[in-house]
Amino acid sequence: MAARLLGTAAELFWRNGYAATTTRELSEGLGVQKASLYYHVRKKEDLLYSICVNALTNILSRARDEVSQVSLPEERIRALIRGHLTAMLDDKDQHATMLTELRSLTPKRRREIVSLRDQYERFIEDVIRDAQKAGAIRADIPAKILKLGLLDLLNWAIFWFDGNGELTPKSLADDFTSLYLDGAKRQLQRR
Amino acid sequence: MAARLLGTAAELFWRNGYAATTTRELSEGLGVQKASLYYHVRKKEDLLYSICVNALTNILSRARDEVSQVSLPEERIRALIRGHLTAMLDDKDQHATMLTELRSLTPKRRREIVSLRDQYERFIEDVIRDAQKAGAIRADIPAKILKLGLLDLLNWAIFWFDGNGELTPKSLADDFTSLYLDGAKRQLQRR
DNA sequence: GTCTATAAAGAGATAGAC
DNA sequence: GTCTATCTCTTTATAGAC
Repeated sequence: MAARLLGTAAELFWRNGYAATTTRELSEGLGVQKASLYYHVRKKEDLLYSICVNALTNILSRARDEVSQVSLPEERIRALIRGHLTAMLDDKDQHATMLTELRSLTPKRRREIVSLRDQYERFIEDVIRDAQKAGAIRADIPAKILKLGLLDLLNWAIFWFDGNGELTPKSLADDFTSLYLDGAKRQLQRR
Repeated sequence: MAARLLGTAAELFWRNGYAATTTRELSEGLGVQKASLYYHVRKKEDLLYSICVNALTNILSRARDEVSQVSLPEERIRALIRGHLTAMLDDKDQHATMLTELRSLTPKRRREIVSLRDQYERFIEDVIRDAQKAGAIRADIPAKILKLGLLDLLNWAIFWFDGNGELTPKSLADDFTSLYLDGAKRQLQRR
């Protein structure tokens, strides 16, 4: 399916919501007639499904790739945050749509996407658990909560991050890495 | 407007999305006829608007209330996290709807709600900035980023927190407070 | 305050020509 | 691969009785 079609769909789905986006708006955005869409796609929902698959396979491979290049447990978490944030913010529309519109998929497809998402979350939790075992990450909070807290911190940024501002995905990754690992409290000697 | 009407609307809006929720489903959920809704409300969007006002005034007063009861800067941040999470998770449907469906409001009303939200965010940023000035919170990351990071951490929990699980809003608040203030890294001596 | 009935508009999707 | 034309269904909202 044409990348432009998915890109335009994601843009509209993210701006106006999947259900509120009409095939008319979509075709206008693409500069074609409504009916032409149905040569590429059988149903409007196919677009949402493809966007979700795209976003998740993309972020998973990007995170895996970054993490695999370093071996120290703490460095692997830094790489994970960098990979997640840059993948997500470089393609905001598709990731935001995936993150917020899952409920609009048919049950079968929703289960499929949730299972992809679970796979990604297991990967993150494993990286954190390994770091706990190595003594680099605190063990008094369960790995599951540490993973959820990390994803909370990173994912919600999609709601306010403005690609045109001064803040870049990389500088945000630096700040959030430091915040996540060291905390917000003032420390006498920062490691 | 009847609280039951808003509660049912929020439940459906959060489960299926505002645009995807029909007045038919809403009336079925309430056990009345579709037309009866329009005695209480002029447009479907009125429901969304009321839900957003409710949620924001509620969380702002709850957070203000908690924070005002303590004076140590660090304690005020702990109170803020507790107040935010308990207010949000005790009324998940309305808060989740407010957090995710702003774009479905008319421009005028959206601006109004965003301004309410800005008011709340300024309050949080002030609490953090005061703590920075008092030397309790690190100053090498701008208060604005510390605020955004905190809201990211707390708000996204609405997507996965399950009120029927073993985790309570209070225990989650404890874990997230510790994570936010002290960080995920293992520390030799925890303060 | 709720009902039955219906208006009026907009939605997703298809048929068939080019 | 895109077009014009159209079908069919669902949507929000209103009129007016009780």
